[in-house]
Amino acid sequence: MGTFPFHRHAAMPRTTPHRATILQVAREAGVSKTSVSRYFSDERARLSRDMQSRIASAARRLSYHPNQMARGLKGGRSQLIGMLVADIRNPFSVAVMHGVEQACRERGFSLLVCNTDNDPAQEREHLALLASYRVEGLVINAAGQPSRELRALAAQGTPLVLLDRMLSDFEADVVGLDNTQTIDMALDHLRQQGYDNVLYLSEPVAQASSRQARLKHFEQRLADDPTLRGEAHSLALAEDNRLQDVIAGFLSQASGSAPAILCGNGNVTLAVAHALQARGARLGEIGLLGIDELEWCNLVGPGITTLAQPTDAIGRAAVHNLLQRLEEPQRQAPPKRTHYQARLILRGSTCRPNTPDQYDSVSQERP
Amino acid sequence: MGTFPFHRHAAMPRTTPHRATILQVAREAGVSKTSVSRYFSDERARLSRDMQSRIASAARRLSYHPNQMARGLKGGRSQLIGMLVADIRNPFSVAVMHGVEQACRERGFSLLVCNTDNDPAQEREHLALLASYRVEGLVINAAGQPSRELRALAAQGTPLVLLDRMLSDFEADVVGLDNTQTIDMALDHLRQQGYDNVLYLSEPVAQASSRQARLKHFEQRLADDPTLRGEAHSLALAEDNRLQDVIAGFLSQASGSAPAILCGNGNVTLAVAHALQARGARLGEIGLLGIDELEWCNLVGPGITTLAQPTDAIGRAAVHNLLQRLEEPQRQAPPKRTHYQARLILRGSTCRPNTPDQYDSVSQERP
DNA sequence: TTGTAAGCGTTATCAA
DNA sequence: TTGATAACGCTTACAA
Repeated sequence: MGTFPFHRHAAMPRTTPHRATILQVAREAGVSKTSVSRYFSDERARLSRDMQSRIASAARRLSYHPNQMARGLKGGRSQLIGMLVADIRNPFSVAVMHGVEQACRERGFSLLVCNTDNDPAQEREHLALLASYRVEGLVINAAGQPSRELRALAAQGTPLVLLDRMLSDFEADVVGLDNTQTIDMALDHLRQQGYDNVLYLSEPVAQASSRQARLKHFEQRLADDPTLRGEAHSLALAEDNRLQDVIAGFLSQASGSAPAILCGNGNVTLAVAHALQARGARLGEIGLLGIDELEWCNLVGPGITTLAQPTDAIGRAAVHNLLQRLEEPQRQAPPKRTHYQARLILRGSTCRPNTPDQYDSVSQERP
Repeated sequence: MGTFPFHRHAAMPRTTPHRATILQVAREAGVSKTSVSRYFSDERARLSRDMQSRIASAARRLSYHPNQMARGLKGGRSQLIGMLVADIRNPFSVAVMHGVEQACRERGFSLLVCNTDNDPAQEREHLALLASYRVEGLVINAAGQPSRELRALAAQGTPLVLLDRMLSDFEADVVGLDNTQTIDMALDHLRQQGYDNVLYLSEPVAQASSRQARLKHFEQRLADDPTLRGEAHSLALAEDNRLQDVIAGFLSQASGSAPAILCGNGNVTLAVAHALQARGARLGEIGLLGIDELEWCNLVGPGITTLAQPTDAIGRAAVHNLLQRLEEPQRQAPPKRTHYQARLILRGSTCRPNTPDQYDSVSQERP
């Protein structure tokens, strides 16, 4: 695929589905195109009763739907928001997407979703595509460096909102978690539960600013607090053995302490849960706290304590910011950071066995 | 929202992002619109070397992207496939969607995804929307009766593929699981493991043909095989107590037998896992087998045995069927049923404790 | 209140 | 191998 991947697919001869046009409706109703157009716009009120009903029934008879392509072409408004998702099979991404979609619909926009599977090439391809559909704004949850395509879009004035991660050397609104505070909540909770030796595990930090922020603040806390032991690792989850090794290494040095593992996101939590199960470890004895809530967290052992992100709010905020920029005459407002608080969901994995059973895994949970 | 929900959103005065048009590129390159158009179509080869490079660099300088809206308007080809998803937070739906999206991209189409949250009103609204974008085909995984909108789309000749469920009184291609065979696999496996008393649990059967088919075949098997005890229930999972009651009722009558629960889909598996945990039941002692594989299935107790659907293949097949119809001159080919086999993933939840431990929960698993 | 006509960015049909 | 021009279905001045 070349730089401009815009070849159409090899021509397919085919009969186009027959769809009524505004002209046909106009004829059927015995009125002008303009009136029909008005009927389907926000000027409907300016039509006479009679006209309205004639158009309505004609349109219904022909099951007419205004062609958004033509509308978008004429008015420059596609009514489309694009969303780039790094991994559509990640429950967190889907949950945010749900919020994005709802907000879009409420505001009269539709959502064009593209999944990049964390592949920069796909990301570029999709961005070109979204540009070609003239999306009016873009919600981006993507991997890697900002591509040429993304910069071009931004330069053209397409409003952009980044989810969860900033991009280096790239100005745009960002919506996500308050990473510093989240790490604080996590460590405060673990301390309070009696854990004094914490392993922080993250997916590769690379270009993902939120992962960087979490990792950095974790290390900061470690440095600031002499009574807290711990270490941090960032690793690719695909290398299964690596994770086992890291955990084994951590635990082997943990004698005499109360060890806990803090997972940087839902993927890590899943992988760590597998790893701990493979070791036959008992949750609680080894503390486990995951960032991101997952539907199965209270099914595993005594339940896994999590810090839930307000995914719906994040998605909605992204759209909100987008539309705000869209409405602004001057687009030059400085990039806006919207940060949300995580919510602690207490379960058994952060209850030390010898501690009085302060947190019952079921009753304390507020879903 | 009226019958024709096509009002545009209240006008927002705004500066449109500046995007280059074909005319600007033509001028910049000192050639005609037509040549530029050809460059970006499959006629590129017919342009001279010189012309090609001039257009390429002009386009790059202006970061030009052909306007799909205009293309779609002119040629009637939107290059868009629509997908209606009943519940986007359902991992099964997302997995299928992933396959759909990949197949679309490979064939040069983009995917417009609409989530209905199982709401018929939203379904109708989204269908109208998809129609207005002139999607060339529709992949539908939706609840309820075929709506007027859906019938209209079908009548206009838009190719449709139904996922997982047929719609009563509505002809269309269907892609999904071989429900009969899946139930057979499930029961054969449970029998073989020594379970002789099976509770089948399904979400409400209502309009979902696949749920009906599974339930019906389960009852058939029960009727055919006098050595097999069991019962079937279809219930809404939201009513949490109902599920507990059904399970309690089943187990209270199960003394002297080896009871197992068969879950009709992933949602049911999740709910049942919760319910069994709340009862303090031990998996395996009570057998548990779920249709649909979920990422957390081997984390719960001894692991939950599942029958995995080939989600990717299902998604791809849906697109394949769609495009096939699109290419056919005569669209009247009879509806096509594409059925896939489930794959059994053995884990501890279908290992009876007193049985020799034939299936080790980890090593038998092929992910 | 209604209608006429121009034009949005592209491709298709011709002609050169 | 190239280019001029007429659509595509719609909205939007501007007229009536």
